[in-house]
Amino acid sequence: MHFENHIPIYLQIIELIKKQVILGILKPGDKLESVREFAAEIKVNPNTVQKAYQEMEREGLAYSQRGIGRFIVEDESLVKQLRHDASKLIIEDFISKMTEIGYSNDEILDRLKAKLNGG
Amino acid sequence: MHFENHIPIYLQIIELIKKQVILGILKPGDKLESVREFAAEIKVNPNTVQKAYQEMEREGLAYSQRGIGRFIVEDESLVKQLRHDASKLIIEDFISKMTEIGYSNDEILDRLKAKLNGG
Amino acid sequence: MHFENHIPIYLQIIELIKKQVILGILKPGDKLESVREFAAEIKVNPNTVQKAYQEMEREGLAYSQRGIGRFIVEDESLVKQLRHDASKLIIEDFISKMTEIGYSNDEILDRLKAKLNGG
Amino acid sequence: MHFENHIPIYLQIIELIKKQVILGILKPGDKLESVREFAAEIKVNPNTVQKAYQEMEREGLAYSQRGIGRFIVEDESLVKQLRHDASKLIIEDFISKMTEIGYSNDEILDRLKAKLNGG
DNA sequence: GTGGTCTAGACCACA
DNA sequence: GTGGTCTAGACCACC
Repeated sequence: MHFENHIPIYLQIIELIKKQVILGILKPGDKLESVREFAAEIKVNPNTVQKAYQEMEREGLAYSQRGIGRFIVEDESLVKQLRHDASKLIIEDFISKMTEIGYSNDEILDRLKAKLNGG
Repeated sequence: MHFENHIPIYLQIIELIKKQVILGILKPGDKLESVREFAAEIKVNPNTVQKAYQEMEREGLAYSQRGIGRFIVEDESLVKQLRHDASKLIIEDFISKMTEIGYSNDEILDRLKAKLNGG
Repeated sequence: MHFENHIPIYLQIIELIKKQVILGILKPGDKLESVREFAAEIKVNPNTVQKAYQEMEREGLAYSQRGIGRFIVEDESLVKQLRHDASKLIIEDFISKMTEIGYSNDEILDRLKAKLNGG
Repeated sequence: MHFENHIPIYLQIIELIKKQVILGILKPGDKLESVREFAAEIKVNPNTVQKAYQEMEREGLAYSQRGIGRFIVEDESLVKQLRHDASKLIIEDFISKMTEIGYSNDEILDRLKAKLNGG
């Protein structure tokens, strides 16, 4: 796996897993790969995966059962929630950044349409 | 000046100045505030401003004249260039993030329109 | 290590490392000494080494991995490239300087031969 | 006039004048342009020209007569001397730099010949 | 342990 | 006055 240099790897791991939940690759209640397994697979230090998993627990996205493993929380509304939270942040961030460099709402929409229709 | 906590101050300074150029507050050829002046004004260490300025030089946005000061490069196309580069990055980032969490082009546009028309 | 007085130490560090890469003492992919280690070894401030290393990163000669270390880029053509770039600059600089003080191509060659053969 | 950024302007001025002497544009005994005239011509601060002239006096290359002006020293061997000194430094610098990056004497000669014959 | 950032303070050459 | 460099020392996040 390829990591962006300026963002902590453990955060990138969390984002990766969140996306998999949003896209249905991982479902509520599913077991996560073990720290060692996953670390080996994506070639990072196990401590880094450990930190990512712990952070996910802290956020209420996962929980651990001793001796058995870690699981995505069994909250069926989780997917919707994640998707909604993520998209809201992304959209707000987008608008504020464009506004800061002087784009009006109409220009933002125009630029986006142009980009979506053809590159 | 108020700084975001997790982004290096020198990067925030660069962004601030780029925005000022884009918005026409600073024009090509204009003299930048001296390192010491600017540092005092925004209450950071002069070295931090120095680092920001030097990074801007490396990016080709400014140049220094010893004993005289630092200047925005005298490239009249600079403003357009900066605005275009910035908006391109922002838009591409936006689309790729939305796509990664499963939004279609139409959904992206719909969500954006909704947000722009009233929140 | 001995430093020329009028050239910034951090630039001399960069030149030193480039030469080591060119001469094969450092190979692509090799780990650089840590900032602190190297600083202690050559008796300069760690910040000075840091600055040299960061400049090498900007030039695409090295990259850093947080918490792990810094490495020469894993580009096998790097050595050739560095050697070629360096020699090209040196030769062009030499010829232009000699030409500027009125030496013809033949005279340049004669003077060089004389110097190489003994004096 | 265009100045290299990393070399002090006053040194570049000295080099310029030395070259003019070597090339016979300025002859021993010739009057130098006044500080103000020259400064205006090459668009630098008069102080900078002043410093260049003073340094040339210190080196024994020029002398001043109060109220009259500054002159290149009337030493007929000066031209030869300057040319010889300059070329010696340039050649030694060239050889040592090429040797440091692993070029043998033969390779140095080959590269130079290649460059002089067409490249 | 590693690199990254920041502060404080100093000295220098240059204009 | 200006920018450029360097030191000393500190704190942080990351691995």
